[in-house]
Amino acid sequence: MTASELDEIRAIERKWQDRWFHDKIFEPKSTGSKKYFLTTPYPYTSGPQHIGHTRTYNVADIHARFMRMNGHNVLWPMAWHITGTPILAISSCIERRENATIALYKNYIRLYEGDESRVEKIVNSFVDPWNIANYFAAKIVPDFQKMGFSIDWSRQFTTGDPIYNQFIRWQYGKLMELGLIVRGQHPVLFCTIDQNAVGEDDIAGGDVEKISIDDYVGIKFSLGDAYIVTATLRPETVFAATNLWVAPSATYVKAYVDGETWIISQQSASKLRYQQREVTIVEEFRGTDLLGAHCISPLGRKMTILPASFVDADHGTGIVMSVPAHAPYDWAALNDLKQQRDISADVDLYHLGSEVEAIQPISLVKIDGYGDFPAVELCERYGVRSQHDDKTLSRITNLLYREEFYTGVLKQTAQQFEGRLVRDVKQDIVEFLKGQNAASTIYETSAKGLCRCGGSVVVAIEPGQYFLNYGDPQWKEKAFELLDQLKIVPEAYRAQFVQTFQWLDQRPCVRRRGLGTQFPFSKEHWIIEPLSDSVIYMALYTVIKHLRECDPERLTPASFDYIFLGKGDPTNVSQQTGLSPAVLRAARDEFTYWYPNDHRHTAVAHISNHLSFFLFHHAILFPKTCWPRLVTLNELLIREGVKMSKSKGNVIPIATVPEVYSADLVRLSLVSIADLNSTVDWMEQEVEMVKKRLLRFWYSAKSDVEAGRPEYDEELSFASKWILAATNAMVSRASEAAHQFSYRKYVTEAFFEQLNRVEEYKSMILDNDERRRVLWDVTDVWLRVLAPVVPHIAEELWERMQNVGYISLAAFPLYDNLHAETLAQKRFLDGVIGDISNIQAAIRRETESVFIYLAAAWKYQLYAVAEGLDDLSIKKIMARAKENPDLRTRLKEIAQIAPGLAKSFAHEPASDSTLGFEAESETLRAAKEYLTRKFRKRVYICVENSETYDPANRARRALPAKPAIYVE
RNA sequence: GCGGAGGUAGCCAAGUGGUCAACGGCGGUGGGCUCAAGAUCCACUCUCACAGGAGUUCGCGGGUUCGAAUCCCUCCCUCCGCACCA
Repeated sequence: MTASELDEIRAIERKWQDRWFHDKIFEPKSTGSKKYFLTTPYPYTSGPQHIGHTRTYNVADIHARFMRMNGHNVLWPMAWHITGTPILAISSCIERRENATIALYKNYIRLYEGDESRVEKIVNSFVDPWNIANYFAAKIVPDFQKMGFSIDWSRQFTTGDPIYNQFIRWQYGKLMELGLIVRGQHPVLFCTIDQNAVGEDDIAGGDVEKISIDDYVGIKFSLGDAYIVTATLRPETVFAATNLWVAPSATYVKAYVDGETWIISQQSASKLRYQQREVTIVEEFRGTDLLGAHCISPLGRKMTILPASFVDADHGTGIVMSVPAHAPYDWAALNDLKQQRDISADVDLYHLGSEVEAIQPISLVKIDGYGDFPAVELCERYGVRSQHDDKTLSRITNLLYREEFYTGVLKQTAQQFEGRLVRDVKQDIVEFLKGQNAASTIYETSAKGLCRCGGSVVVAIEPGQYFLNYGDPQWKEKAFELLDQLKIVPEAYRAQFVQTFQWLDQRPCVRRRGLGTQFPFSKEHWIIEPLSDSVIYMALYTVIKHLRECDPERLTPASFDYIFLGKGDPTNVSQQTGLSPAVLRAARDEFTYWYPNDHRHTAVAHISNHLSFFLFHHAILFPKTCWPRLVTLNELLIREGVKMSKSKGNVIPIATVPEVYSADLVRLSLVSIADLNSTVDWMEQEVEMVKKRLLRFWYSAKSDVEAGRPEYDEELSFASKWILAATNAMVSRASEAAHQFSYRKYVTEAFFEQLNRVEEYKSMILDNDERRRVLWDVTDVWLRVLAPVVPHIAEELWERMQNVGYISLAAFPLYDNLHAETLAQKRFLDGVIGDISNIQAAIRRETESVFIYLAAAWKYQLYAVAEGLDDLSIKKIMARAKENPDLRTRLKEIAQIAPGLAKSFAHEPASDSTLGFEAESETLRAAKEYLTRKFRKRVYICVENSETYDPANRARRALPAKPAIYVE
């Protein structure tokens, strides 16, 4: 956008941002009756904020400003989230001099620093993760200021501050007392080099392809004195297994695993060590050495071990149970073998030929639309040629697995499990096999991954993991109670909360690594993880100013018990903690003033985690009076149809907004493009359109303001009465929209449509003094409605109108409902104008006069009569007409009008559609001059009667609210 | 599969029982302005009429109703969430 035309607006934005900041106008005092405590997520400080994040804050800011102008004492504070591993991961990438990361971060830093040597210096300082956290926390402040956000900056903290650590320890102490923290085993992703748990950010490409943990079932087949162990996600298929597959060229081992002898791949043996298993390798051999051996399945069936090249020794146990009827890979491999395909030179199969020939698929699962052997059908349908058709095979494997899991029913082959749904019976079969010591849980990653340090990512069992027990019935009950009284906008998202609340169960709450708060009940290194330390911090905002005066060491649980829960009294607590009673009392007072959190606004993506935890923790830790009142949500933002992401390089950092767009332009665009419950697609073309409108508004309003405010005492013309009435109605509709968080509607009403209306008014009005005076009054109201959305432009014009004080702090305009008649007159006039235009367009020839015929008096009488009827049948109308002396004589004409009348009154109440003869006549007379100018024709206003000039016999078409028209 | 959201003219998108042939925008066509382009303004943009009219439309198919884009049912399709990731 080459937008030098925006330069003036940009300068205005800087001016007002500086003034707001300098005068600290968004730092409320804790006094006054109508407090409004609004919170939004604290940003994670691993990089600059972009326009996607901004959507959420933008909605919050507009609402904060709206509430402020409506007399609320609004507090909207901000802090910084630094907990967790991402910042740590970036830091170690920079320490390792990884070029991609260094380049990315240099670009981030260049958003704020002009001097290349400084950029270099700063990026080098990032080897210390704290420098990353602090640098970006410091830069997001000016970023948000560049958007004009009305944030109270006096309450900042980070989640790594000693005060915060003490606060979180208090929280976890409470949870521990309540018995909501439990300990147990837990599988985690783990790096073999770092010897540590890894998160998404530690895995190379982890943000693109997510790696998860799968629970495989190891099924033991007897082979002499040992078990040959296959790993599968589908244990039920053991009933249809026909043989086993191994990778001939891979290395396998015989090993003692927890006291048993297992045959598994070498890689599997080393991975099992991470899963709390005792593994001692006895001997190593190649896959070929296993070929042709016969083992016994847990069901007592004898099976041959055969070669298959699709088998990956580094996945599961490196041994696969073959189920050709239901697993496409197995069928393809079996086929290859039968056709003597894909057999490497060192595999000698000639003596197995007859055994291979004899293997036939065994049917186990019945699904609709398939015969006995779905895998065979799918391989044929998709033209699978061999087990090397990896793409097709993995696709149809997924397809079939899903289908069989959710809808499949077991056949007789499954013996005692016959007739049951696969998804229901799966666990029972695992238990059944475990009962015979024929199965064992083995964890595996869903995909191969490398840690950024180069180590491979495996699954490890963490034996002493702490969990928050969201499954606790009492906790859940409380949480549901809170949810029941919580207001949610858009309300449609409530179901997702209910769903999340239902399935929330035990959740790990600490991790081995990361920045944050040390878990207080363990001497081991456990850090409370980011989603667990960010659920009640809203409370901290209210008291942070007082706590800063304290020695963090003294902020013991007893002090927080008093401040947040009112336990004890200041004197006592002061003696216990060494904090001054005055500070304690002040903190307690401020907390009770601001809490509860009246309104939390965030993105929909947070429902299933952060928001639910936020509600759970408030429900159990705080009394009902401190429970959150309202949660509002918005969907995400994409750009030109695609998701914004670092890797795609299509993010728009806020820092570039003042050069590329302008704050008010971005603010207006973000809300005008989509409602809260739909995705914003940031399209340059759309923004360009908004920009044009914004500039049109700016130039027009600026000149209206410059024109000044003349005294004007004359009777106002119809046009003026209308624009004042319409502006009043606009305020009412905008206000209603804001209360429903329909800010798209708000800007449609208050910006786009009002702009058109004002322009229309300018074309209607002639008298210069009247016009200037009315526009001045309209602008005064209009600016105050626009101020929440485009505050900078509004402030500037407000100042130019000689107002004292900030428009940001001015009162939202009042409105009334007294102008229905004027608005109805305008609708009537628009109808007439529409009709004239239609006719003129239809006849396509030059004309110089337009005749407008108001309906004859008796027609208005007829409408008045009809208005009184409940049942608008033609018959009824005719009957009434007969009773009326004035109408009785015109029954023939009435019979022609009646059907249309009945129809039109069925659409809307009669009183809305008819002004009456006097008002219509007055409206047309008042607008005559305007019509003349608009159509560049002579305009004659006539009444339907025998004397009037009516060469085309049009006048008889006239009806109330719809005059007849003739042009010539 | 479960839970949620949704399918509206060439595209994006508003509308959730009657003022709906359906707001708005983009794109397109014609015109004004201009030496010209850009910007801007006006008109048109489902089909047929060409004196304000008629017909057929809102994923498919049924139903309720005087009346359905809007309510109910069957089906088809798309997107989001389903956990330890902020």
